[in-house]
Amino acid sequence: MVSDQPSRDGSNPPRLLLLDGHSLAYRAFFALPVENFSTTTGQVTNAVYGFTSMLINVLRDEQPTHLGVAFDLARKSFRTEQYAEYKANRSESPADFKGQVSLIQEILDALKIPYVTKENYEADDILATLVTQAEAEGMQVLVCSGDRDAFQLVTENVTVLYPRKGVSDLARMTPTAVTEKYGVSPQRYPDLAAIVGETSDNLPGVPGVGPGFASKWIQQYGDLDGVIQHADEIKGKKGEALREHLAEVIRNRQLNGLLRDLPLPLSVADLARKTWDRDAVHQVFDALEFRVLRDRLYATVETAKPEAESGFDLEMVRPGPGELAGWLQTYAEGSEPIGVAVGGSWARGAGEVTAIALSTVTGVTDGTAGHAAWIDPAALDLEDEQVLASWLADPAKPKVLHDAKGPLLALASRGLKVDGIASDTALAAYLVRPDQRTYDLADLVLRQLHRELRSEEPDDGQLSFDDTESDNAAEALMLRAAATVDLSAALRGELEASGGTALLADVELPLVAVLARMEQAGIAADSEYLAELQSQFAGGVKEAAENAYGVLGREFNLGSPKQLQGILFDELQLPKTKRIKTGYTTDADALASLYGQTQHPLLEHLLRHRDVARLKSTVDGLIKTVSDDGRIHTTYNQMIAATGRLSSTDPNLQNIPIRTDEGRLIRRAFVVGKNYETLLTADYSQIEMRIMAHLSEDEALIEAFNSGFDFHAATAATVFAVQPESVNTEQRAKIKAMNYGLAYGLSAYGLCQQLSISVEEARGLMDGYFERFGGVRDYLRSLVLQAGREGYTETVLGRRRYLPDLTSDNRQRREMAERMALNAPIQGSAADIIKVAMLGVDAALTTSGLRSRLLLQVHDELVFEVAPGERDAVEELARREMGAAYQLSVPLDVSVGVGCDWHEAGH
DNA sequence: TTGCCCACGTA
DNA sequence: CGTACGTGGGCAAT
Repeated sequence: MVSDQPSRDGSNPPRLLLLDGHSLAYRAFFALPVENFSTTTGQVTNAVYGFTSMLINVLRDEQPTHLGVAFDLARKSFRTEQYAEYKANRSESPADFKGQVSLIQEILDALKIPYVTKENYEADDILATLVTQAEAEGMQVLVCSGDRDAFQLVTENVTVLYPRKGVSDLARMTPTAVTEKYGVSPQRYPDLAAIVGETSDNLPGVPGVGPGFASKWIQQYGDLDGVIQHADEIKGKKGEALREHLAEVIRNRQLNGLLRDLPLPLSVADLARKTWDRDAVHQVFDALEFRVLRDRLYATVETAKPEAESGFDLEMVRPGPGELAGWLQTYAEGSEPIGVAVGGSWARGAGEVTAIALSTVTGVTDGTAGHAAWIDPAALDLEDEQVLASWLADPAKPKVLHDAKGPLLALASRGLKVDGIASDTALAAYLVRPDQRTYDLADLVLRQLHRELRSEEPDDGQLSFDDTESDNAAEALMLRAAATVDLSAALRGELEASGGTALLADVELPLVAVLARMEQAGIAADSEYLAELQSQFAGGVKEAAENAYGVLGREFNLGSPKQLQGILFDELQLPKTKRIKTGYTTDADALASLYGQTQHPLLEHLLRHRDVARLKSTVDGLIKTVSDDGRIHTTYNQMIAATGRLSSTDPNLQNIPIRTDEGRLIRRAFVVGKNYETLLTADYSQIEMRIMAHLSEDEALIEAFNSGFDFHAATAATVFAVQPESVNTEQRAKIKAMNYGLAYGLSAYGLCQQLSISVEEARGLMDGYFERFGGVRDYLRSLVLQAGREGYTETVLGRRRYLPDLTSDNRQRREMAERMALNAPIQGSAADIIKVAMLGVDAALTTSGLRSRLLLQVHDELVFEVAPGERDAVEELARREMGAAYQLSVPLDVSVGVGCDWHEAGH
């Protein structure tokens, strides 16, 4: 029973740690914001998180040999029977808190930590009983509780850990600490509490008497009995109050004394620490999505050796010269996919490879061992290199990689091409759960396979490398290969169940290679021009700053919203703007509105400074990312946006300014490269509204697209019941805002804000719109309803987004989820369509033997670099492939522009 | 050094 | 009190 407890000797007495589960969970619940702690299924976990975090910290710091948790069973106890008002002031615990206690108990079960409850008694009484037993047995005891009543348990051998604030700051209440803080010994603490009262327990004390006087009296007369006997001697108002409230004081003392002799179903010996159930720990931490916490748990309190079963059963080899072909023949010739892991680095469209590991599937199906090989591509002889290259490039040899784009770039640096990628486990995981933050392999393996991906010291000498370090690295890489192929098998079913199999095979997977080539290509930058822009904007920043300082009469940090708030709202007493967490907003809208109200000259300079500083920072960023080849190679992330869009980083080329003339100048820095003739941009016009027309089947909207008129004017004409030619600019602007807002779940309030009109007018506008486009209203309504029913939304290609918050009790969260449900199918379908178009365009460029290439994607726009003489062919091809990417009930209009830089090529 | 908040650019 | 992103500066905690 106690065999697992750490060894100890006489000088090191056993240490018992006891926790008050309810009080700690409750503290955590209020210390951690609910909105930051909930799972994708909508379960709130802040109290569970806080409790577990405290538990881990205490385990780490105190290394107890024995461990237990006590919980209250219900609100009623023998104390409520004695005094009905006891704790009666406590409001019903919040809905989000309920249920978290049982989750904590699940964690405790997994960790094999016993917990105790007892009908009619409080957790404190259980703790007091266990403390009494443990002390009698000569143990050192720690009690972690958020309830001050526990202080009465403190002795030389018993310390209370009391959370001061948050979940990481615990006060160590020793006899000295209690005496210092309250002026009485721990045994006398309940006497003091009885006089002072305890608001949280609804036990009023003597009015006007605080801990200071109470402790003075107790010191003077020894204890509470002494105080009561000498109550007559105490002078003044406070003495009078004491005499008047003696009955309450006596009652308080009866209630706050903890019981130390409850019969309990277990004894201290049963609290000896046990080895936890690793599988159960993984399961419960996975379900709660506690990734970091799990790492902390293992990092800080892992004592038992990892179990052999937790790893991978893998026979690992490093084929010598001439042996690679044989290994491949034996293990990698069939139709079973091989896991491929690549060691090396990659970024900005390039990379290098230091190692390649291949692995068969391990015992997922039949419990047999897997086989893995490790290859140093730089050390291969010519023949092995050939063997490897042709195996990698063979479309008939199925491979599985995890996040293949980087590895593809790395392998390309050695001239290695990869074909036959049957799956990418990161992409598969993304399609299954598109709103995860990361798709780390180790994390997915833990979640899906309940195995740990980490390299252990080789203990059986299967490998004989020169040094341990490279041994470990090689082994780790082979484990990754094995884990990848095992994981893909595990994800296959989930993907199929969520309808993503075709989306992966037909869209996301083939897109990886296209994106890799786009990153490789990059886009040429005019560095000299960028430098000119930089100094031009720098001058603008300086000027605006000096003007601002001139108005104010001193310098300050224009980039600090905090300082700006002080100046605008305190110093200059300008009208308050919209509230934000840290005070009042100073964003551009607010500054412009303030300027409209006050004409204060400082505001002009602030706005100008913001504008030009932003432009400068964009240019600064671009200059930093120009590669040696004079081109900017962005990185596309295929697994970030929950809607299915791509994102672009380092640098982000999807947010280069276009709205203002000055901003548009930056686009002139993106130029056609050497040996190419021109840039060509092709973009979908109003693709989201076309998708809306298609999905809603609203005839009026479909007609607006088929009318041949400008779309916004055509819809405005319908709403205002005029001829399209006679729609005025104001009408068009209003309907344009409406059209754009629709797919975002726009409210009347939002519309009025944007158009600077009254809420009533905005409401009227929306009503008028939906009257004419009833199909749109019905469609949007049905979207939310269906998403609520099914739990997810779906795009035209079946890409799902799960929205558990649609059923949240929290209005703000629920309404947010509703807007996401409106937007996800629209934005996501547009993403689907342009991805298909990219594949079509890429294939067409290849098959027609053109040298022109795809460089950039900006959500509804593609940027090409056109080789000499191919301009017309590329335009024709882009129009054709983009237009045919998906059959909507309205045409997919594509507009094309050509020019030597991105600005000119725009239209 | 890290992580959060604000502000702001795009579709 | 309109969706989806990425970046950079300030600032407080570390």
